[in-house]
Amino acid sequence: MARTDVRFRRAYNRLIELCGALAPGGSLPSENALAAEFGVSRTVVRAGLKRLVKVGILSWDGREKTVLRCPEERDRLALDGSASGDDMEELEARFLDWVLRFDVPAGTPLNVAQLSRDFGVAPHRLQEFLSSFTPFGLVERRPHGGWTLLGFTRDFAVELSEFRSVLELNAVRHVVSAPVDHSIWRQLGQIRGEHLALKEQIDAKFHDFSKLDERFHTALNSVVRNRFVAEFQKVISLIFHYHYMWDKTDERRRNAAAIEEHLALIDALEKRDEAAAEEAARCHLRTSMTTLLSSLRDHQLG
Amino acid sequence: MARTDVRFRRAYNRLIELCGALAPGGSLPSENALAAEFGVSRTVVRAGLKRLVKVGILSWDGREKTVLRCPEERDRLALDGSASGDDMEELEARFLDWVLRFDVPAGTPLNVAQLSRDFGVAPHRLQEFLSSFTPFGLVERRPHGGWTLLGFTRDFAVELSEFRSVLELNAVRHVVSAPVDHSIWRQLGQIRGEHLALKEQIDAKFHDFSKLDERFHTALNSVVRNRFVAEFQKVISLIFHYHYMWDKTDERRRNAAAIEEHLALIDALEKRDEAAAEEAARCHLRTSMTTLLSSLRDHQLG
DNA sequence: AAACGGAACTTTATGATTAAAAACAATTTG
DNA sequence: CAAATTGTTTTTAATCATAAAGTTCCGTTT
Repeated sequence: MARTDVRFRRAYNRLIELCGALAPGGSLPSENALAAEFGVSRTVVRAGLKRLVKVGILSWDGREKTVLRCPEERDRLALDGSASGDDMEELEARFLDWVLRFDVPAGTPLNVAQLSRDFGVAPHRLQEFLSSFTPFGLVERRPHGGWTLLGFTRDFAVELSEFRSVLELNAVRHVVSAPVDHSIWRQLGQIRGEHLALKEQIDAKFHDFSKLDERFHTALNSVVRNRFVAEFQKVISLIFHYHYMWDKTDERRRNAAAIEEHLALIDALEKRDEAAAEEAARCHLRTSMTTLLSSLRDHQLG
Repeated sequence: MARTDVRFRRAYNRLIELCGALAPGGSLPSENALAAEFGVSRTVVRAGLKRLVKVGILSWDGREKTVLRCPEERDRLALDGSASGDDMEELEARFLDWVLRFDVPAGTPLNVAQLSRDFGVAPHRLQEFLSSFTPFGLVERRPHGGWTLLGFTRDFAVELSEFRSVLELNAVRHVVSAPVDHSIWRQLGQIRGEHLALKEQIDAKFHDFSKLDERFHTALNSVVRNRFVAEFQKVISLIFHYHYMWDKTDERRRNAAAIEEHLALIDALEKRDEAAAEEAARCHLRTSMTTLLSSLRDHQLG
């Protein structure tokens, strides 16, 4: 019925901390200073101070703000766990989890009211969230209201992989022609080292590959300084990341193979051999797509 | 305080028309048939029928729907002219117009309430609209609510052009290896003809080039069947299209040059000469970017 | 089997409500 | 007395509730 007071609560808790840091008898800085430090308006700060007075932590008269006692843990205001973080990200994670696991078949009509109940989010929040996904083709607005989940279909996976290939091959070409003092070379050196280390202990640590993979591809793409590339890179790594998390079949072998492919690509890049690098990249991307597709098939059959 | 009844009004007016077309005594088709024809749900049809009965145009009992009298013009319901079309597209156009003309400097904080007043749209609609633009990097959500217009800066133009090049060169490679019976070859033949025709009358009709240009690039990109490519293609052509509309400096010469570049590219494609096609495409894309940048500079200076 | 009647549920635009920001005025302090 | 700080009022905007419009589903009728 009105906006939430999380800002107030956060600010108040920071005030509590500040009072705790000061010995009783200490003085708080000016309202303006506090407001600036917390990144809120003076109104919020004043509301917080008022409350501190009310619970007897502070004596406040004009610009005299004296700490009376040390605040205790129970003086803090609870930020209800649900609204704790910026819950948009958590929502995104849960939604993707729901969609990408294929628990929902493609073409399912989504109903905002239902979902908003399931996810515990206000309907309009979900609406906005869905429309932010529209450009990636995961959902679609229906002519007469409502949404359809287009879903993570085979076609989607293929097209995503193809698009990824286009971007990544472009990145590879950029890397090959990067100057010797570009930071990418240092990064690649380090990443190569980590690949070799992981390869040594592949049986024990093959789970660590997913993160390394993401770092490797992010590094490559970072050479192409382009906001559109970066934007898509985010989506792509999100989706591939999710699949790595579930598809455990044959994981050790797959990761071992991918390490070799990465190393081959790094070698070719460091030799500035464009043809070889492109070939290595193509090879790796092909493998990646195959893996993605097979995990998709397994999941759909299961 | 509820959704508007424009749907009902439209449907009702169509019912009126239908009654007018029938002589008094005639019968209307079934509710389902009407609903299907109007593209609305049966509920709306029934509400409309109910009203027809109320004003004495129709007698309605079960499936007997008999026209009693000819409806007159004043029986029609008025649709406020403003909400006539699906205004989402118009909103998009107006927003882009506002942004791309640089009437607003980059980094301007956008406030939804203000904009929704300016554009005459409900706030939540605008919110949704803005979030649909987020992936294209024109606007950005600020951490504590609100939006920032990142704006159509020089960097944006450069990165957009680069991204366009990546996609378009990829498309060119696809076209070169398209089978002879692919529809692209017929399209290219036709487009070549139109280029030649336009070239003949360049002095009189150089304005027509913009549309032809868009068709040409759309045709090329359509060979790459990929939803992500298609999505970006839409944005790209939107933005380039807008700039074509304003930047009238030297338009005739620019368009004449672009026609030559297009023809060169088409020739190379039809010869299946990948190297030549790529070179021609690169050349054209370079020109395109230069044009975009110079129009941007002119605009910012002026 | 096709069409109707009605109820249950969704979507969606607006309003109410309140948090937060901003603007303004008064006061203190160095 | 100028700058900074505080006190007060006004404005803005985020959120939920609400109510109307519209859709869908299911049983009934023809």
